[in-house]
Amino acid sequence: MAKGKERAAPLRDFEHSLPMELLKARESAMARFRPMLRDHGLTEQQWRVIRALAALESVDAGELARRSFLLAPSLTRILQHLESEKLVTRSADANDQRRAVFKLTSSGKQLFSKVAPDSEALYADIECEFGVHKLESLYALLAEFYQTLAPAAAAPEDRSATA
Amino acid sequence: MAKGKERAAPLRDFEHSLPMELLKARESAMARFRPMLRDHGLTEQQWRVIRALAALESVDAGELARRSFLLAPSLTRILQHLESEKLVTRSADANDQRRAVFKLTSSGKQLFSKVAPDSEALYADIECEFGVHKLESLYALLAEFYQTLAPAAAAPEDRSATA
DNA sequence: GAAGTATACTTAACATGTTAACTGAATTCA
DNA sequence: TGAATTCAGTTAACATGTTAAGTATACTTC
Repeated sequence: MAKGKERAAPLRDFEHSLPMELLKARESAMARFRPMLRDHGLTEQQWRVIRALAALESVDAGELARRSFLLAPSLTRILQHLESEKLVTRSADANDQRRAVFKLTSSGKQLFSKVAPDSEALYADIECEFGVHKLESLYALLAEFYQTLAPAAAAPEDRSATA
Repeated sequence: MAKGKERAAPLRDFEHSLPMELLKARESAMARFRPMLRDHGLTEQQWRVIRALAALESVDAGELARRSFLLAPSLTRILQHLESEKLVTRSADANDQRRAVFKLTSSGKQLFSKVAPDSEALYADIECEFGVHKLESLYALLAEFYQTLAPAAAAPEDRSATA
């Protein structure tokens, strides 16, 4: 709008890469969630873990990593932190001593139920400002995008139809 | 497609937040670029800086931060690293001693011209697999999204019409 | 049933993200 | 002009991202 003259199909003028556009979009959303989470003493990633735990009542680390989309080393550190805060408990899987099983403590559940409504409110704002319809289109395109790119170079997990 | 039964408008079942969907999309793309960049001895962020420098021939840190979408502390560290690798030179702005001005060295330019084609090739793959049309839709939606959300809680820079 | 392999994390090391405090140079204004 | 303020970058401290190596348990196979 400012410059008027945009090339017909720039798609990428070597400084607006797709990863960076995705990052900008993500950042514009996170700029709203971060202060709220910070008020609750949480980082974005810690909240992702708590949210996953709240939905499952007992999960091993691998499942947690998948659901919260965190790499194992990050998850290890985050769980250590959440344990030290008494928000999460760790126990060993009876059938497989390699697996660690995690649960939300009552403080953890309490924290979740305090943060969740704030999170919902911010989502509602976004839906309202951007429009539910466009938001759905965006969700759909994003899912299609990463499902398209996944087969060629995906995460080593969740590929079961490869053998 | 796999499960068949998807709710009509989930939009977010409390474990598929928009930031995470954006992250997944971004990650699916970066999973392709990262190995290539790694082969050239670069991280994604270092490449963003070099790309911005290659387009401008002489930039101060603030402009670099905006163009590469990096926070100042990250940029500081990255520039220190690139200087130590002799890929970038630093000099002081004559008119404003606060500003640092950066340029690509000849090695830096050389590296850029080696990486750029590899980057282009991967983009071409993505365009081909996902489809140019969908990719354009995605770009457009993303831009619309972050432009919509920006006014309410934007970066303190590049807002000039606020006064 | 012991060696070999795979699995589920954990550690380590380095790079970046995020926020806050800090330094020095320009600007404003009384 | 000199104190107060703003601005550009840097430093600091802690959390996470990324890759590689390590550890212990489970599984496989001969």
